[in-house]
Amino acid sequence: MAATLSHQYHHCHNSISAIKLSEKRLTDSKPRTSIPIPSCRRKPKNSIENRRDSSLRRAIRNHVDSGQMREALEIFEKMDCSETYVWNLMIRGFTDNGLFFEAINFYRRMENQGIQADNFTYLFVIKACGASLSFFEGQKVHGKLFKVGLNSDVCVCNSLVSMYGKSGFIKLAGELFDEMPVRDLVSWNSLVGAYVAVGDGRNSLACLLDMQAFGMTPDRVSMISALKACSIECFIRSGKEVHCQVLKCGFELDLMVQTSLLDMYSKCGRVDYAERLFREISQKTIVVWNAMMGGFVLNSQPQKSFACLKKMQEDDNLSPDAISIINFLPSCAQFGAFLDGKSSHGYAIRKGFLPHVVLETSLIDLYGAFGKPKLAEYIFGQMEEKSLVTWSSMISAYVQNEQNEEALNLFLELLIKPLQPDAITLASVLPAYSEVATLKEGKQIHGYISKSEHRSNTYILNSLVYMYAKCGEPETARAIFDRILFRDVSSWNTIIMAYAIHGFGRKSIELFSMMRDEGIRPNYITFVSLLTSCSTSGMVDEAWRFYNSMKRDYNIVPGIEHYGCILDLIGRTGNLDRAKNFIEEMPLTPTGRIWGSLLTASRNHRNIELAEHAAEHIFALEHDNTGCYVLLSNLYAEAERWADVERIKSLMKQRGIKKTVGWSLVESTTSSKPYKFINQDKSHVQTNIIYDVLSILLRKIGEEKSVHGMIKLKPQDLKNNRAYSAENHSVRLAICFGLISTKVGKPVLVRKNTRICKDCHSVAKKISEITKREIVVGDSKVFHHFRDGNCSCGDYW
DNA sequence: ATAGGGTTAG
Repeated sequence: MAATLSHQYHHCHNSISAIKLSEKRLTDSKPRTSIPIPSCRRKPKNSIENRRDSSLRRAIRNHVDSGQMREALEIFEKMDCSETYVWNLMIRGFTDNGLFFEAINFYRRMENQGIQADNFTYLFVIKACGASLSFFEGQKVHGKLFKVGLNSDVCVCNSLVSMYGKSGFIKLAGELFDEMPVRDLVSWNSLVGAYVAVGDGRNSLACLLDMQAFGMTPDRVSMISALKACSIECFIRSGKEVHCQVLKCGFELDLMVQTSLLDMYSKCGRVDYAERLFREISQKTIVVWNAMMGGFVLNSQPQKSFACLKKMQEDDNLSPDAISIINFLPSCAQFGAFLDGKSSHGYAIRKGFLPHVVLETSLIDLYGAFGKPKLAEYIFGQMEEKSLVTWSSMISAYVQNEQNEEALNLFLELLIKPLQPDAITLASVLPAYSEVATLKEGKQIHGYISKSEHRSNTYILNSLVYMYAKCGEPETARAIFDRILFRDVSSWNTIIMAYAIHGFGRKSIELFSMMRDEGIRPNYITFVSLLTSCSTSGMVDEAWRFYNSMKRDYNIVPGIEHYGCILDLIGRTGNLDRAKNFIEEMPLTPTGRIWGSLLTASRNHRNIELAEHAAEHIFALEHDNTGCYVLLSNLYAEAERWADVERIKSLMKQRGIKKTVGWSLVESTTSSKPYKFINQDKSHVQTNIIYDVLSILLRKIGEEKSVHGMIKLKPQDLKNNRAYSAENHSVRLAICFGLISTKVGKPVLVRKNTRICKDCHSVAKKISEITKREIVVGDSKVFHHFRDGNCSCGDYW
């Protein structure tokens, strides 16, 4: 706002030329095909040469106007021309046809050859600079203008304002505008557009008001920019005001204005208004169809988007272009129509739309959403040109498909590229850090964010809070939470959840009351976090209290997640009948997660029959639920029902289900990357020492088994024992390595991708006792803080 | 003879 109001607006009364110009532009049809008049007789050229040149000029112009730049260039090179007009023609041609760098190069060549540039030359080249975001080149041209005395030309200045806006230098655009000796309507529109270009809809609209205060009447271009400003800010009220102005000025039949109105309404969430406008547009171009399709996608109406794609071909005989496909693809994901997505990809290939950065990026999104990270990766790998959005999309595709390490590696690769991660990139990668990073790596990304411009972005800080909790430092999570400038409801939900996963239930409840004291209204997620906390901390009474309160006091209907937490708690008490009844009486259809809760409870209370019942339900819903197979098979193993164990095993084999490889991560002293141990891991360079430490500790604890004993077992015993023996489980190896590679007094931090087993849990407790070290193990559900022989989870997890 | 600002895209 301040930037606009600071403008000095001198000479604004001088608007006669502006009115003329805007009137002229209202009938906006350029006589592009008019025959060029031969240039006035100049130098000693004979008439034959003159005639020849003029026909060549005409040929160039025809090629330029029909987009055949190669042909135009061919003629140009043959005629060896020193006429400014022809050079201008070429530069304009390149710019109009999207060949911005060629345009800039041509201008350079012109300079080198000493050919006089004029105001037209500068206009075209500045336009090319703006479109290609070549800020430095644009600034050089700007400097040159002073030398040649064109720095006050109103057209040139207008295009400079626009160029600075497009390159993101809004301050320069504003300053230039302020300093212009003469301003017309286009100058104002350029500034309005510049604000839109940097995503500042507020100032764009403020500028629109200012221009009217200075006696300028907005024209159709002003309206189009203003509507875009409204969509950026989701200002539907302003949008409607502009709509009224459109009607008052009689622009309602202007196709571009109509399209902009349609787009504004759908971006502001009123796709119904957009649809009504759409129906009234008589001349539906591909842009109109695309905008409508985009509106349906944005407002999650994939069916209608599908219908659009069909109808644009049937009704108007238009064939979808690259933008149509870009708009259409998300609706395939929304609709779960993988085949349609894939065939759109095929269509794009057949139509020759590829390579195309935006389209390819959309395809990465598509395949990411459909659980095909390999396909996304393929597209990413073969792309010639990648934008920051491309990288963010690929990172996000990995994260969505639980390929967190790939996401981290790709992010690190991005950091050494000239592209700077933006808020979206960071928001995409942070969940990957939460899942698989160690504290050291977490601190690195935190440091990076602190130094970036995103250091006070609430959304990102919320992710950081969660990340610290998941990396094992709830205190740091809290410290960051405390320093968030603008805490939203997610900030509170996150810190409550942070304490929940560490089993600090009291803390969660404390934060919940602080949240209420600050007048933040809890939402659905808040109660998921709270109930999770009650469940991990075993606070049964509190859980019921919150459960009742959410309906009564906040009018929030409990969802499946809430029922899951309550069920966990019932299961924990061991009242399995009650748990079973609870599921039956639930008003919602039980999900795999619900049956999983019953399965865990049955396992912990050794009720094989009920476990089988739960597992049956899980398999009916998710035949590929690996955890369910493993849990069931472990249950049988504990009961020494080896035949059943074998049955489950062959079932898994038959259905092509592979056991998730369990791993434990621990920071490494020798490398910046953490070390990932798997069960029976022997790959670490310090393997011998690690196993020696483990052996000594186990002997002290009294688990009198040799850790190298596995080798001595008979093959048959090995077969039965190996998978179920906890002796060399990854978590133990990680703890031992942690003990010898971290400073005494510091806790040993280990992260696991699966639940910790009972044996390892009790071993960890004892290790914490005899080594007098705090050991923190974050498994796939909760964190275990082992200290002095006890665990924070209270031996239930 | 050529102008400047403006519609759909991740």
